[in-house]
Formats: sequence, structure tokens, C-alpha cells
Amino acid sequence: MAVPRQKNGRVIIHFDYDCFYASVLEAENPALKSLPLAIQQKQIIVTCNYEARRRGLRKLQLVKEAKKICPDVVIILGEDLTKFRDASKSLYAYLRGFLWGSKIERLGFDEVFLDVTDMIDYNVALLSHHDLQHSFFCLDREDPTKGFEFDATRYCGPTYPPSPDATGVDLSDPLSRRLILGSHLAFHMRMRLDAERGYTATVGVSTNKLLAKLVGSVNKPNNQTTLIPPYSVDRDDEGCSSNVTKLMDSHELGKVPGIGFKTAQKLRTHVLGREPTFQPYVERSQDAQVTVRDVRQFPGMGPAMLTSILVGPGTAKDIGVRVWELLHGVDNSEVLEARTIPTQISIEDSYKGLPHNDAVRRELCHLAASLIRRMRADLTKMDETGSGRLRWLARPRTVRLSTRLRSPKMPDGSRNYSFMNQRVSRSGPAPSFIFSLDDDIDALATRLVDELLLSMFRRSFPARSLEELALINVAVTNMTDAEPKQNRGQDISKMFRQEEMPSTTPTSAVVDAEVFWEESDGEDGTYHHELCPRCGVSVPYFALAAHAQYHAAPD
DNA sequence: TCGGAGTAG
DNA sequence: TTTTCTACTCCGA
Repeated sequence: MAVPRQKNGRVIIHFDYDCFYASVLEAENPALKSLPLAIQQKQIIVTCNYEARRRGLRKLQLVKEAKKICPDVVIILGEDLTKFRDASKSLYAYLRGFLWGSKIERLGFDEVFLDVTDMIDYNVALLSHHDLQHSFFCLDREDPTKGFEFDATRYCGPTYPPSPDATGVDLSDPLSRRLILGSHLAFHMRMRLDAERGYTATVGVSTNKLLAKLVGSVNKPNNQTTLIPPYSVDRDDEGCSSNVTKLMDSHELGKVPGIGFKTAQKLRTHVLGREPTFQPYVERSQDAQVTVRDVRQFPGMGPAMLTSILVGPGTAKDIGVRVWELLHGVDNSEVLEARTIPTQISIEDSYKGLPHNDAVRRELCHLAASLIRRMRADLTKMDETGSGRLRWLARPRTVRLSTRLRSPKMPDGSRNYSFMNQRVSRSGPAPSFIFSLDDDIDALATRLVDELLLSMFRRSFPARSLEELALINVAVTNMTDAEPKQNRGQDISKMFRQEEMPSTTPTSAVVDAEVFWEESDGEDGTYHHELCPRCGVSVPYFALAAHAQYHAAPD
């Protein structure tokens, strides 16, 4: 029953740009702002602006239906992701400009995590305790005039749980003070992002990535939420005081970042004692709503039981401990520094079958050309010598091709879900000619198809009717430094991951009932425990509330 | 190194 | 109504 202690030493801000694709198009063409706007990929509306949502449109809706619901919707094709990728990088650079360090991480195109701990620490030290209401947040250590005024006696923006007034804020609590500053910094950045770049965002403020992300979505769009203390369970408290527990417990299992569909289904099955009727994308499918609380409080639940439920071929070794941590809102993962070079680049397209081999070859050429274009865009830069020529920053060692079959039709005409995600891939060494910067892209693509991709396709799609082909993906992976010079971004992030290991390695086997409360402060992966007076079990401090409720619950 | 599985937006 | 176009991590062989 052991989980690493929740560390509350950091302040993490999570940014989630509101309906990102739509905002990119609106920034490009402001006339779209007042219209219902939807972005289409194939037959699907992948996202839409809030005007469209007001009129009943949803994400991931069929284009047909969307037009029926809102006939005057403006639909823009969004299959080419270039402008979204560029906008995402530009906003990332903008937000990075606020930071003193470089602990800022992108998640997909529209989310960013920031570790602002050093800015907060600096400004907490600057606080004048005689006049907290007229405080100054310094944004630049070099220039003390750069910053903004704020009221350090209250949170900026909504909190979770909502606080009716500011009188309840404990200003002597260090965590409260840091989060108050965090909330003001988040607000300042949101306002500047809107004013200077025209993007609104939904923002969360807490002490780790998981919590910041989860709490942010409490108030959206164009707003922010701070998860306020208490974070840990007071030992003398009968138990219901942790706002972390309260936040986690209120969520359906699958809503927890890190718990995906497969994991959630296995847990639902265990908790319900039967196959769940849970269907994704069917809101409130009444009986199969299993919450974090349901799992956490299930008799005997702990890392060991989670491991036994979740293990299978290919599952991570520490899955039980990891999920147990997630259920308690514990997440010690670092905000990673930006990678300068992606670990892989892939291009794919989906099909409803292809008519003949020539069509396959044509599609492969098209994909290969896009891939080489992306390689040139993302893996090269201008030579500093002023020759005006491009040079490779990194070269992939491997080329991979994946295919997916159409899922078989069920008798009722629907498709079998469990079949869906199956991809088959073949990979091999990347031929060096793809790095030629002088040759025409289409010529290189054709050569790549004829010398490599077609044979890979045949091996990954053996003796199959082309009617069943649903998808082709072509990727390059295994990036190596092209120059003897070092590749900083990648190396540093690798070092980070290794340094993190010790804090995540303790497993249920390593940490047992011997570890008690007086032994350690939990800085090095050991945990506070209490002996339960009722049953004598050693309970980690953060689980005291849950444990008390376990005893209180009727059998 | 390869191929698969799971998670993320 | 699991559909789009990706990108990352982890595992076993």
C-alpha cells in the first residue's frame, strides 16, 4: 500500500488553448470569429469554435450531421497540419519567453506545461508582509521594474473547490502563498497571450502536471482554476480534508491522464464484477460510470491488486504502483525541456480500400514525398557558414511502414471495436539517398517507394484484398546526430529521464510496512505511514482518509 | 533492432 | 458516431 509521497515543492501551470485549430484559423482570418466555424478531416469535424458549439456542433461529429444541425456552418479543410504545427511552435516560444528556466513542455499542439517554481520562490521572498495587498510580481530578475502589481492576500480567478470569499485563505501556509502567486502569474500570462497573440486558454495551477491539467478543466473556456490546499490529509483529521482526493474522486476513471481506455476497462470490469457496458463517447451511460473513488475504496485495493488486475503481455512493470499514484493525484514526472529534434516523423493517410496495386504505389509516393518534405523542414537548418545551404541536424536510421485493415463488419453493420487499433509494421535501415538535398523531392520519393516501401508494404499486407486496406503510415525513426557536435535537447532530456528513475523505482516489494513515519521525510522515495488503530494495517499518510472511510462503510 | 501495445491530443 | 493525423514510451523477443 505504499506510494511515493506527494511532493508539493513545485508550482506547475498547465495551458490548454481553447479550440486550437479554430483559433489558428481565426487569427489568420478574423472575420471567421463571429461565424460558426468547423475544421474537417475526411468525413469528420475534428473541432469547432464556440459559436459553432453554441449552435449544437460537437468535436468528432460527422460532417453530414454537422451540416444538418447548422446549415450555415463554415467548414475548412484541416488535413494539412502545417499551419497548426507552426502556430503551436510559435505560441510555445512566446510562453517560454516568460520563463526564467526552460522547463516548458508541449503536449500535442494545444497544451503546454510550465514549471514556474523558481519565479514563484523568488517572488515569495520579495513579498512585503506589511502590505500584501499591494504586492509586485517581478518577471525579470535583471530588471526589477518589469512585472505587475497584484493582491497577494487572495487567489486570482476561480479555485477548486470554489471559495466563497478570501477570508479563509491561510496566508501563513507556504503552499497557499505559492499557489496564490501562481494563480496571479497564470492570469497575467493568459491576459498577455490574448492581447498580444489573440489566443485564449484554459489554465490550471497546482503542484504537479497531473493535478494542474485536471484542475484546469474545471472552468472553461478562457478561464483558470487553482487547486487550493489542503493537499494532504491531516493526521488528526477524521479524513475528508484533502482537496487532491476530492478532485481525483470526482472524476470518472478514464478521465485521469495516464489511464487510457484499456486500463480503465480492466478496472471497471474488476470493480463492477462484470463486463462494463461502458461505451466511449456516449455521455453518462448511466450504470457503468466508475469513478476514481470506486477503485480507490474497493476492498483490498492497492498497488499489488492493481498489478494483478492490469498485468499482461507488454504492460509496464510498475503499472500497479503507477496507477495507484495516479489515483491519488501523485505525479513526480518533471516538466521536460523542449526537444529540439523529434524522435520520429510519420505521415499517414486513411482509405476505404484501394482499387489496385498502381493506386497503392501512387499513395506511397505521395506519402513518401510528404515525409521527405517534413524531414527537410524539421531536421535541417541553414548552415552557419553563410553558404546559404541546408544541412542535416539529425538523420533517421530507420524507415517504417505500417498498415491497418478495415475492421470486420458486424452483422448489424457496425464495426468491431476491439479490432480497430491493429497495425502491422515493417521497418528497415534508411537508405542514404533520402538525405540528398539537391534532388527533387518527388524523384527521391519515387525511388524510396520502388526500392523499399513497396516491398515493405507487401510484407506488412500479405495476400490481402486491397479492399480491406484502411490506413498506410510511413515513418522515419531512430534519429542520430548528423554532426559530431552534440544534440543538446535530446541528450538533456535523456539525462532527465535517468535521473528521475530513483524516485519512481520503489515498488510495493521494496517499500513495505517497515517504513514508518518517523523514519524519513519522504524526500528520497520513502513514505509516512500510520498504523490503523482498527485493523493494525500500515497506511500511507495520503490514504488515511480513504482508509477511515473503508472502515466506516457498511459491509 | 524490430514489432506490438498503450496513451496522449 | 472509433472517426483523424500524428507522437511518445514501454515491453518482449
